[in-house]
Amino acid sequence: MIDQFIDKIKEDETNWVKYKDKFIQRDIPAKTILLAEGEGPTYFYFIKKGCLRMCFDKDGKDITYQFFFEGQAVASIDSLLNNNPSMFTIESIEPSTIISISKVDLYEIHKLYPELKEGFQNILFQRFRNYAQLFLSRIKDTPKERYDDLVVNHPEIIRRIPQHYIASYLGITPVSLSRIRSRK
Amino acid sequence: MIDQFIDKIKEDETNWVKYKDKFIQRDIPAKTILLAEGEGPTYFYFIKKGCLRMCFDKDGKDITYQFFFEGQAVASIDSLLNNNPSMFTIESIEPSTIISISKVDLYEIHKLYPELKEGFQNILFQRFRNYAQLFLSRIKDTPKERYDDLVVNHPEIIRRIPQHYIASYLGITPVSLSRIRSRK
DNA sequence: TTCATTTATTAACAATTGTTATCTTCGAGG
DNA sequence: CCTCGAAGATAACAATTGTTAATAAATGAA
Repeated sequence: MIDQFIDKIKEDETNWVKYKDKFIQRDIPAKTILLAEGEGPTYFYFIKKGCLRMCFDKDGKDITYQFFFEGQAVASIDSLLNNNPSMFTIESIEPSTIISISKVDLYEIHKLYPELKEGFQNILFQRFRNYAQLFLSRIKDTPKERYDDLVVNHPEIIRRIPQHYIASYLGITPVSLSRIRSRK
Repeated sequence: MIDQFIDKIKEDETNWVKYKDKFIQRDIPAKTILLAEGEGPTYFYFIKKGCLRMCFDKDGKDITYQFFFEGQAVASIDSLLNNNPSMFTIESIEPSTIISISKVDLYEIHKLYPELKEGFQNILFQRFRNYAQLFLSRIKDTPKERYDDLVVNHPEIIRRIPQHYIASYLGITPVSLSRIRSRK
């Protein structure tokens, strides 16, 4: 997605010269906080390599809301749309390569390329649809069923994400997840 | 929303003559199924009076996914967007007055009035945002907290909806909800 | 009104999860 | 290579929820 984005801009040499520096690529170690709860949001992130998680603090407990992997775009959507401080923290899990672009710059590019904006809104829409799916899963499935679903449909999460993050993502404690796994 | 819709069409006498019969208003008793799981979806529903619920069957158990009241538009969104059979049943809870319009007719009107289509897509977007909110609530709140939230922020649900529907909406059994209430 | 059905409460027991704590293992960094 | 901290497993007990069943209350229809 980000490549398609950049390719589009490269088509016009003038625009490319103007905007290429707006895309900041950097390598970060694991456990690096890109956006802290209560901040910004000022940036969009695209994951070149590695993975991130979105999380928040609930009564002193760290709760993971979502995972992101290579090729995905990450932003605190709700705060972005409403210009609120972010409800979430965005943090790296593995050492990762991240491309960031500021909200302002992204919007400028959207003005130049309305077709990119459309694709972008589509990402938002898909994201919300995904939330609806997850919501449904919370309603109809038990923690065990949700874990089994991850094993089948999202093995990369099982393989790459520390278990205590997965536990809070599933809505249970690490102890409970460990028990579910041993019960097989 | 539906009134605004109809008013718009009334502005043009020709269109009004053509489309007024497409809006079918009818009174239905409680527990009337408008759309059954696995069907359609062919229609959009607008609630003039009364309330509906969206539900589905999970291993023989009836689970309520969402409630709708006067003024709201109701449709099985996901099956609509993908032309799949509906995952949900739509059923009246109170005796209600419903205006329905077929998907085909609605899309025709959207072609005539793009501005109405935009408002319509906004409804979809808001709906998905609402799901994201509910998803978050499932992650961070206990059943008791979710119930207390309903009491404060959606008293109409507490007042008008039978308790066992609320229970499955909260993700618990009627017995458990009864206990939560008595624990106060 | 009366009767039948639905809805809500309560109880008893099983199953699951949360909480706290201990122990082991593994890996990163010195 | 070693040390220290993080991550996962396990245990013991408390709290919550699910399940089943019996009962009471409320609702609707004849």
